[in-house]
Formats: sequence, C-alpha cells, structure tokens
Amino acid sequence: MQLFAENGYAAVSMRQIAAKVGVQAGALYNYTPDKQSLLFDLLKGHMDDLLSARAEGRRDDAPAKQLEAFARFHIRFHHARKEAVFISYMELRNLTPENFETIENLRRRYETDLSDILEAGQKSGDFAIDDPKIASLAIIAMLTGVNTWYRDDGRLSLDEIEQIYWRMVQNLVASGR
Amino acid sequence: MQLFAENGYAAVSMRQIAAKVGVQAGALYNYTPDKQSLLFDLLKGHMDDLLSARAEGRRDDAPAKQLEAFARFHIRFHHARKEAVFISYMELRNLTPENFETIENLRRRYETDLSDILEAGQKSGDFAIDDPKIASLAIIAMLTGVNTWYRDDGRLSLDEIEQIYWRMVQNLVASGR
DNA sequence: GTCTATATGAAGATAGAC
DNA sequence: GTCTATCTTCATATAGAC
Repeated sequence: MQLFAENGYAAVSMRQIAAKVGVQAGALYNYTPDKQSLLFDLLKGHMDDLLSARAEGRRDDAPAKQLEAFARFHIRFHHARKEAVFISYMELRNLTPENFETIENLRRRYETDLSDILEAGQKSGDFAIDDPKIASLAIIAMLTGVNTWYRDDGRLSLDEIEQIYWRMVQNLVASGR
Repeated sequence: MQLFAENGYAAVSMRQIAAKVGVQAGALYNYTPDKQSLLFDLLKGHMDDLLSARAEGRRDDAPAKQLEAFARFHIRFHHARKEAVFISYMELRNLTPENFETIENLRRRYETDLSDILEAGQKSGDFAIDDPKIASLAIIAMLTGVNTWYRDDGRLSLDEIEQIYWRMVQNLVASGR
C-alpha cells in the first residue's frame, strides 16, 4: 500500500515489494498469483473496511444528526487511511474490468448511504437541496479533499478541521433556513 | 497527455508516445531531453493556461459576483481539460523536487485567487465563513470532483450541473442570511 | 529531423533445489 | 515457504547513417 501510494502501481516492482516485507521476489508468488491481484486485494480490503466501519456508526436518527455523523466519520476514516484512499482513486484503471466493477459497486454503495440521508432530509424539509445525488458527490469530494493538503504540523488540528468542515456541510444543505 | 491520463506516467513508454504521434521512439528526443521533462512541460503548460484563462475572466466586482464567476469558470475549464487535470493531481510525485515546486506555486496562486475573494466577502459581511483558506480548498475540491463522475450521456447537462453547484457554493458561504 | 540498430538495465513471472 | 537462477520481454536512452 505504501509503495503503491508513493510511487504508483506501475512504477513499483515486485522486487521492491519483496524487499519491503523482507523476502525475495519469487516468494511473493506464494501469496498472490500476480501483481494485479495484489492491487485488487488491497483496494477490496479498503472498501470492505470503509463500509463496515461506516455501518457500525450508523444510527436511525434525524437527518441532520445522521449527516453530521457521516461527515465526521468520513474525515476521520479517510485521514487514517491516506495511502489506501489515494490509490483507490488513482489506480482504478489498473484493474481488470470485472475487478473494477466490484470496487465501483462498493463505492457506489457508500455514496448511496449519503445520498439516502440527503434525500430523507430533503423530504422532511430539513435540507434545502436541488439534487441529493449530486450533493452527496459534492460533499464527499469536498471532505476527501482534506487529504490532499492536511499536514500534521499545519495551522489547524484535525478536530478544528472537522468542525469547520461540518459547518460548511451544514451550510451547503441549507439546514436552518 | 491522453496516454499519461489513461495509463499513468510510469506505465507509458516512449515507444507508445512515438507511435501515437507517428514517429519512432528515437525521434522524440529531438523534442524533449527525457520523459520527465515531457511530463513537466505538459503540467506547466496546463497551469499557465489555467491561470491566464482565469485572469481574463476576473472583474472587480462584488464578492458574490466574483465567487459566481470563479465557480462557473472552474467547472467549465476543468471539464474541458479532464486529462490535464487528472495528471496534474496524480503525477506530481513523478516530478523532480524543483519541478514540483514550480507547479505547486502555480497551483497555490490559483487557490489564493479564490481565498482572496472569500476573505473580501468575509470582511464585507457578504459571506459567513470560518476560514477563507479552508473554504477555498473545500470549494475547489468540490468543483473539481465533477470530473470524476460526469458523463456526456448522463442525467444532467453541464449547464444544469453548473447551476446546481453554484447554488451549493452559495449556500456553503452562507451568503444571503 | 527521422530512421534503424543497439547498449544497458530492469521488469514480471517461473523452475527447481532445499 | 523461501531461496537462487533464469526465461522472456520491454524499458529509456544513445549512436550514427541518411
């Protein structure tokens, strides 16, 4: 995961991977049939982790509460898995079509989780949004974007950032008008 | 640009590039000293185009008007240059440190353009935001995200998408409260 | 300015000993 | 289950003819 994130899938050799885990290149083939399967297993594992972690935090709550839980969860989880998040976005094209399909379905399930919350809030009148599906993609992109600039020694703590983003999400769905 | 976007910098060979433009691999070295310079020139050209296109559309207007112009410009421009946008985000790590520095400075200049607008609107009371810098990064991530899912044959036209996003941006900065 | 040919190195994957 | 050795292919880059 580290090597793929730092150098890109195509640029990482099986020899480098072997060196990182302390074996020779040939030995890797006892664990994976080929390099491509290795990538797929990493991405699949990441998506499974994401969905099950999210499922644990889900409550049957008011839309605004659910949205807050989602936003805070998303920032925390994606911050803790930078490498996996990066390669999940970047290396999709290196998957075979069927492997790609699998990952995309899991991703869609995560997005639907959010758009369902937004749709419920739209119907209840808690949120004033034009399009729950588009809004969910916009919110996810915005939240995931933290990963591209956040530094541990930066101006703001992750707690502060989480708070600022949650307020922006609240505004975005225009709750409270 | 197309090849890098589709396959990733490391996975594209000089032979493939040569074939795409109709020459043999050796002939490419009359145009670029090496593969790395080729990548840098593409990214540099993209950032220069972005900044000069943006500069053309800038007006000395009310903050809300300026924000609208920025948001609409961003969606349009990035939609028209998907390949360049994708590799600008993905292939930064394949640049030498000084080439990376150059691109990052140009990117920061673009981000500052937006955060200046947000800061002006914050001071004038037009916008209610916590942190102009963070808000600018959030808005840019959100708008750029359109590229990851937009399809020409999708449910919504780019005009409609532009409109929906502009309304979300308006809400996000809480103008009109 | 393009070509063919090539130098040099490294890639993914496999074979077979231990 | 790991090792060394190797097959085969392809990479970037260069040399020198035309």
